[in-house]
Amino acid sequence: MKQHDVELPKIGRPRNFDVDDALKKAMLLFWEHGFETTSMTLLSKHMGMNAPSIYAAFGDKKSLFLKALDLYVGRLDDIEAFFNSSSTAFDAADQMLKQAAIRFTGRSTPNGCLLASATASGSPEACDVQMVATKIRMKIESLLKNRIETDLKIKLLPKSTSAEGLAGLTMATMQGMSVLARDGASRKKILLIAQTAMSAWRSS
Amino acid sequence: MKQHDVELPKIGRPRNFDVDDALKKAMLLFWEHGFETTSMTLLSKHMGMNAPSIYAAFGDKKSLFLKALDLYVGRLDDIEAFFNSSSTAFDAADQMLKQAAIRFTGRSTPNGCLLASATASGSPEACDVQMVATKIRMKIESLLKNRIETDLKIKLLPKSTSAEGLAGLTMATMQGMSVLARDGASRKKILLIAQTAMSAWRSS
DNA sequence: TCCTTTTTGTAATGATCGTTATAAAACTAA
DNA sequence: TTAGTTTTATAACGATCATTACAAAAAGGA
Repeated sequence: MKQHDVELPKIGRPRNFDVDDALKKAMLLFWEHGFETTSMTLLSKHMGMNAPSIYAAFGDKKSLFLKALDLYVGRLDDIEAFFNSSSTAFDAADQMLKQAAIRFTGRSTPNGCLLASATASGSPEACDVQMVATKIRMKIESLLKNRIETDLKIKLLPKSTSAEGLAGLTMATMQGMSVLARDGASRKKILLIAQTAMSAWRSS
Repeated sequence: MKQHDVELPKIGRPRNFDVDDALKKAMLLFWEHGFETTSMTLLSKHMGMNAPSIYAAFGDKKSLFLKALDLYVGRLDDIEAFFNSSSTAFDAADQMLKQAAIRFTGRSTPNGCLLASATASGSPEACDVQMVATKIRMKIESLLKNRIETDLKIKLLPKSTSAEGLAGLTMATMQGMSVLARDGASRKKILLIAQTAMSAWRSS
C-alpha cells in the first residue's frame, strides 16, 4: 500500500528513489539495530539516498523512525477490528501470538520485534521515542483486555478469569518471544512458546 | 560481597573511590540506559571517577559492561543450585518469576531487566556483547529445562508436559515482564502476569 | 533559450563518542 | 629528603554522530 500523503511536485528535478521502498529499508535497519544504534550513515547507505534527501523526504532521524514504526505496527484500528472480529478472545490472542511468532522468525527480516527491541534502551534524549513505543504496547494490551472482558460478560470465560492477567501475559509473552527470537530460537520453538502461553487460558 | 580479585597496591597514591561501589553505579546506569546508549561521560560523572581511572580499574567500556552484567546476574552456579534445591520445577520457575517481578519494579533501581534491555539492540560492533547476554539467557533456560525434565522423570508432571515449552514460556515471560515494567507497569501487575504464566503448568 | 523549482552530491558544521598522553599529586620505602 | 609507584585531573586524540550549507544537475514552463 502506497503512501500518498506526500504529493509529488510536477516540476523540478525528479527523485531517483521510491519513498515507500526507502522507508521499508529504513524500517528493516531500525528493526535490526535499534533506533539510536542505527546511524544516519548506515541509513543513507542502505536507503540509497544521501543524507539531505532523507531529511527532505522524511525529516530528521526521529521522524524517520516514527514513520518506520508506523509502517511496522500498521493501523491500530486494524488490530482492534481483528480482535473484535475474532470469534473469541482466546482466538484473538492465539492468532496474535502465532502471527508474532512467524513475524519474529522471518527469513527475509531481522529476528524479533521492532517495537520490542528498537527502543528497549536509550539515552535520556531518546525517551520520547521510547514513550511512543510504550503507548502502542499499552494500547494493544488495552484492546485485548477489552476483548477478553467482552467474553467474560457473555460467560465465554470462567468468572475467575483475570482479564488484566491474561492480557498482560499475552503481551509479555509476545515481547519475550522477541528476545528469544533475537537470541536465535527457531520458529518452531517460538510457536511452541506461544501455544504454551495460551494454555494458561484453560486453567486460570 | 567484595571483589578481591584485584589486590590493592601498598604504595602509590591511594584511590579515592570504592571499586564495588563504582561498579554498582555503572551497573545501574547500564541498567537504565543500555550498553551503547550509556556514554563514558555519563559513567564518569555518576561513578565519581575520571575516565582514565575507569580505564585503569575496569578496562574499556565493554569490559566495564561485562563486569556490571556479572554483578547483575550473579553466579549461574547459584541459579542452578536454587533450581535443584527447589522442591519442584514448578516452585523453581514460580520463585524465579516472582523474584524477577520484584526486581523489575524496585523503587531504588531502574525498571525492567538489565539483561533484557541493555543489549536488546545494538550496532554491528556491539554484537559480541549481545552474544554474552544471549548465552546467559540460554544457560538459564537450559538449567530450568533440566529441572523440569527431572520432575518429568519422577512423574511429578504429566507426561504430556513439554519441558521446552514451559522453560521457553518462563523465560519469555520473564523477559517480557521486563518490557512491561519499563513501560511503567506496577509491581502488582507484573506479579499478576507471573502468576498467570504459572497457570500454564497446570494444564499443558 | 532562460527562469524557476526541486533534487542531487559533496563537503562541511559543531557536538559527542571512546580512548589515551601527560604531568602533577599523593602515597610508601629507603 | 629522595626515589619509586600509583592515581589523579586536564586536555587532547581521531573517529563518528546528526544535521545542514552550498552549488551543480535535471526537470517543466515561458
